[in-house]
Amino acid sequence: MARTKDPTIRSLLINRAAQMLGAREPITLRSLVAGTGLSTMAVYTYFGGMDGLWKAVRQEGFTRLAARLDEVSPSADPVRDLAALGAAYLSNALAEPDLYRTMFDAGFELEDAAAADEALHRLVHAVERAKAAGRFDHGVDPLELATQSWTIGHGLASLIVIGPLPRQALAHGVPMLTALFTSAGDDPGRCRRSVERGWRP
Amino acid sequence: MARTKDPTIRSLLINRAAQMLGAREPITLRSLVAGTGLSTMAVYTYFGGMDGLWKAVRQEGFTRLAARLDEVSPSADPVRDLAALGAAYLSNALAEPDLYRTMFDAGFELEDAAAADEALHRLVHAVERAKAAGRFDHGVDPLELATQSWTIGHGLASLIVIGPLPRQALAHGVPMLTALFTSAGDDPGRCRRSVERGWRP
DNA sequence: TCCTAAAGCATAGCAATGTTATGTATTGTG
DNA sequence: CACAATACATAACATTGCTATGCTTTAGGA
Repeated sequence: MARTKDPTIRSLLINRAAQMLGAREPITLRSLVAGTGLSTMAVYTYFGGMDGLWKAVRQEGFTRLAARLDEVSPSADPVRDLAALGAAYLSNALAEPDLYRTMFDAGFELEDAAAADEALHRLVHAVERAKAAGRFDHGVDPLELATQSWTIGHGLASLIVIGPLPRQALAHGVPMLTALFTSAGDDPGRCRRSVERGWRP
Repeated sequence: MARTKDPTIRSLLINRAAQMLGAREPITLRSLVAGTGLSTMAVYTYFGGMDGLWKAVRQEGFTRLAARLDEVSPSADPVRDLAALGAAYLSNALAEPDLYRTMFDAGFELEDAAAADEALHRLVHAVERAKAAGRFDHGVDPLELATQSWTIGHGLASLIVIGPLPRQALAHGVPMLTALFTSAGDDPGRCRRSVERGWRP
C-alpha cells in the first residue's frame, strides 16, 4: 500500500556515523548523508532526527561490545574468564574510543536496554560458574560481584579513554580484579594467576 | 593604556553556566548572556569562545570537587579517611550530575591540570598516612593505590550519574574499597569497619 | 593634565546547524 | 489496474557559534 523502508539504508547510516566517529570527523545532518546519494530527510525517515540517530549509534556500540565479549571463549578457569571479559571491555573501549564515549552520552538512553543487560549477564554467568567451581563463597551474589567487576572495568576505561590516565594504567586491572575476587573467597595466589592469564586487553 | 577586564564578569558567567547546567537549561551563547546586560562578545573577551567557556566550567567543577574533599577532616583512622574521600567524590558527582558529566567532556582538557592532580594528591597523602600507621604493606605504592581508589569511585559515580545503575548501587563502595585496602595489607575486619565509618556519600 | 592607543564591549551580519513544510515518485494492496 | 500511503527530494526556517566593524572607555606617558 506504500513504499517500504530499506533496512540497508538504516545500517548504512549507522555504520557511516560510526566510521566518521572513528575518523574524528564532525557528524552533522548534512555531512552524514553527503556522498550517499540520500537527502537529509533519510535521517528523519529512519531515525526521526539526529537524536534518534545518536540513540541508534549508542545501540551499535553495545552491539559491538557484545561481539567483543562473545570472542571470549569460556575456559576451564571461570576466574580467568572473568578477567578476560573485563579485558575485552577495555579492548573495545580503546579500539573505538569515540564510540565508547557516545555510549554513555545523553543519559544512557537506548532503543533496546536489553542489550546492555545482556552484556552484564555474561559477567553474571561467569561468576555463577566460578561459584559452582568452588572458587567463590556461597554468600556471594553473582549480580553484585558482576556489577562490581563492571565498575572496575568501566572506571578504568573511562579514566583512560576520556580522562587523564595513560594507557599503561591498564595494568591496574590485574591487582584490582584480584583484590575483588580474593575478597569473594578465591585463594589469593591462585586468583592472581587466573586474572593474569585472562587479562589481555 | 587600555581598559582592563573585570574578573567579576568572568566568574559571573561561569557561575551562571553552572547554575543553568544544574537547571537543565540548554547553554547557548545567547541564553548565557541573556539577562546579564552583557552582549555575546563578553564570552569572547573572557573565554575566547564557547569552547573556552566549557573549559572554564570544567575547571570550576574541579574547584568544587576540591572544596568537597577539603570538608573531609583527617581523623586518627587514615583508612576511614580514604573511604570518606571516596564518598565525598560520590557526593559531589551526585549533587551536581551535569557539572560532573561536563568535567569529563571534550577529552578532559583543562586550563589548569594541576587542579585535578591536587585532588588526586589528597588520596595519595591518605594512603601514605595509612602506611605510616602500619595499616598497609611496605610494598604498596601510594600513587598506585590512590589511583585504584579513584578508579573505583569514578566507576561508581559514572555508572550511577551517567550510566544505568540506580543510586542504591552506592552501597557497592564499601565492599569494593574494603577488598582493595585489604589486598594492600589491612586486616579484613578492621578494614571493613574503617571503610563503613568513612563511607557516608 | 591631556592625548593617544589599546582594549572592552555592542551591533549586526555570516555560514552552518537541525528541523519542518511541501511536493513528487514509488510501490504494496484492494 | 487504480489508489493511497509512504519513501524521499527540495527548499525554506529559526537558532547556533562566530567574526567584522565601530564606538566607548581608560591606563600611562608627555
